[in-house]
Amino acid sequence: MADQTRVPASRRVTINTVAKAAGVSIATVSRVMSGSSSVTPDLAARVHKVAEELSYRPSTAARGLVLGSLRNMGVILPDLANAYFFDVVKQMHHGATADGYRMLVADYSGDAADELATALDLLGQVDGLVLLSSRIPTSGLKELARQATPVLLVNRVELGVDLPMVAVDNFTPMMELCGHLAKLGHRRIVYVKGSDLAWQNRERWRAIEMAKVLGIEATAVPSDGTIEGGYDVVEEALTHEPTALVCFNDLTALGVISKLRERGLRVPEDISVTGFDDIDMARHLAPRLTTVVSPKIDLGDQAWSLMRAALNNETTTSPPLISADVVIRESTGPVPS
Amino acid sequence: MADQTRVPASRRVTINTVAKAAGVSIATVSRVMSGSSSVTPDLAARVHKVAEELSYRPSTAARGLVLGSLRNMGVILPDLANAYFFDVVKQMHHGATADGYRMLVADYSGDAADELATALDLLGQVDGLVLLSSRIPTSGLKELARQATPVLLVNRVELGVDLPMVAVDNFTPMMELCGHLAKLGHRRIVYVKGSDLAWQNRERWRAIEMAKVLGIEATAVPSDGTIEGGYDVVEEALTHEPTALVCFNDLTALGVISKLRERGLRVPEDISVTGFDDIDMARHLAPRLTTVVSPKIDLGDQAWSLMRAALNNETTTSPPLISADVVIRESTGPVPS
DNA sequence: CGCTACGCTGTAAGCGTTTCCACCCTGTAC
DNA sequence: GTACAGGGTGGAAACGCTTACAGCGTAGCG
Repeated sequence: MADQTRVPASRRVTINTVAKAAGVSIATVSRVMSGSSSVTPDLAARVHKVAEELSYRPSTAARGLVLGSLRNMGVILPDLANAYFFDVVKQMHHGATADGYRMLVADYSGDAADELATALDLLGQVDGLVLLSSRIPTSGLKELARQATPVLLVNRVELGVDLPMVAVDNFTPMMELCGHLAKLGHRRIVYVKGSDLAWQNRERWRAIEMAKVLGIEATAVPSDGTIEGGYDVVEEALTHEPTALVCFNDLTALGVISKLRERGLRVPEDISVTGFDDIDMARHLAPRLTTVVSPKIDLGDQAWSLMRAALNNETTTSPPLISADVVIRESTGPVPS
Repeated sequence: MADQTRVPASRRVTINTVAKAAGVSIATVSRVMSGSSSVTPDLAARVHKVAEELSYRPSTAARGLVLGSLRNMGVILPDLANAYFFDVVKQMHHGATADGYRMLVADYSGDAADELATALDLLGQVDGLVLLSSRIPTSGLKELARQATPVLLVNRVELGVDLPMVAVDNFTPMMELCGHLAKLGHRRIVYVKGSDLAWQNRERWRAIEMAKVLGIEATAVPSDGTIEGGYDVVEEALTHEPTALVCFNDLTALGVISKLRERGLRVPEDISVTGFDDIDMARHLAPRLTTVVSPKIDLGDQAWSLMRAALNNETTTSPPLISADVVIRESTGPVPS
């Protein structure tokens, strides 16, 4: 473990150092640095110059202490490698920046158990926390709800937890996707799952099960929402002899298609594959992916609106689910005769 | 802008609240919370219980103030959407976590001008800063070098700047890639560039220009290292009638191939395409990408070693470049006759 | 010319923690 | 029974900053 020594007092350039060097009081330096209050122009210039020379940088800790806020927003998500998350984060980032908030992103890929710990830890130094596709158990969520710091749930709906939340509708479009498949004649499909802890995975699976009314028989095989995860599960999936593979997300679909090709199976001539999310690459893959375009921009915007409201202690009515659309491209086709 | 009100003193649960509620001094509470010093077991238990009930959470700001450190590491990178960056960050994350550091990731995608500002801003609340593929001008780097906080440059080599740095060799493998292309008979290629501000782009281009000795004539067309960027520049690239398109990175290659397919051109039968980085998806695309496997694990490990050394004020000898290897897959082939 | 008023600067009081130091209390040894 | 040692606890200073408040000087007006 790295040595945790205090910064030697002699080294650190504080507001005092600057004040002394400039021959003014620390109050003046503070005023100059914040730029707000009235200070005689040439005095301000002198202070600025000295601060510059000393490369003075106000201590965020001290400033945060007295201000009661660091103007930081925390974002926690399962997997930064998934461009989908990143896109909604980026959109939130716009809003946050406009409102003067910095955004700190933490990812707990690999260990879902770390998520709550990470959240609690981060909670100490942020004004608000955004949980994307959180996998924290309900009890943990309740603990989070008790904290003074606002916590926003994105892409997870949890009844009975008093937290603002916003999510994309997963059920309806997945139902539509199944309808599309049914129309093409598919009757036996395999769902390549995401994490069981993820609300989105549960919703998508719920829709697929419901597709029984369309005459579709579905089996689920476990995976993890990554490219490799998709690649690795194909053998098992094929044992169920499906005519279509419905994947948890686009990344998984990519891995699945890769393995299928390796096995000499053509998509969609021999077997159909669908994704979910419509990340950038989806439309550029070969074959171009039939998937669900989950509105990242909208989601990001609404998420930030909710967060801002929470920061201002406004009560918000949880909005309805944001709707998503199926986009049919090349990876799905009629059942081979 | 969200209202910046101070947290009402009445609401915040501080160490004082706990001390009063437990009927002890704040010193005792502090000792109990940090768990280190000796406190009578049942007193400690009582304090813990009270703290729990009040859901007391020590102020990071206050703690950071007195400790002189928040044990935060800052990471700044150009584009989180690029899995390559993410992979090396993840690796560093392991090291950082093991050493008790939290990692805060900031991305300045879209506006390179923001990078220095972001860096300076972040500098205030971290114990160290890692710049990935930084595009900050040399002068900005020098400013960073003057700060007390250690700053590490990853994947950028800048002579004359007194900053620790570590990078993957871009020149040699790009040269090899050109050799591979030359052997296949390619003589006229187009380089689809990354940002001119990026050291890696300059290195790669330097290698390609040098490939003249192999009989390769190269032209460069501007792009931005994204999928869309690759897609959009294909028309222009084709005006130079190349037999191969060498792309700045895998993402760009994906976009390029997508557009090529749209134009009815087959890869590699009609035209060859190469990538760089070997991100996860590269080996799963159709066609599987010929690219350079840039050692993310090694890079991440070495980066953290250097950072730890810097945190401990150890002097380090900058290691040589980390070598990378060409991996030949399906996207390159002989020149069509 | 004197008084008022206003604008600029400095003093000092916190913000919530950690930790040094002093203190008290108990138990032990003489 | 008294003195001493030592562990456990509380008091208080310090970390660097912001800001209310006070104080000073100057300019304008009567």
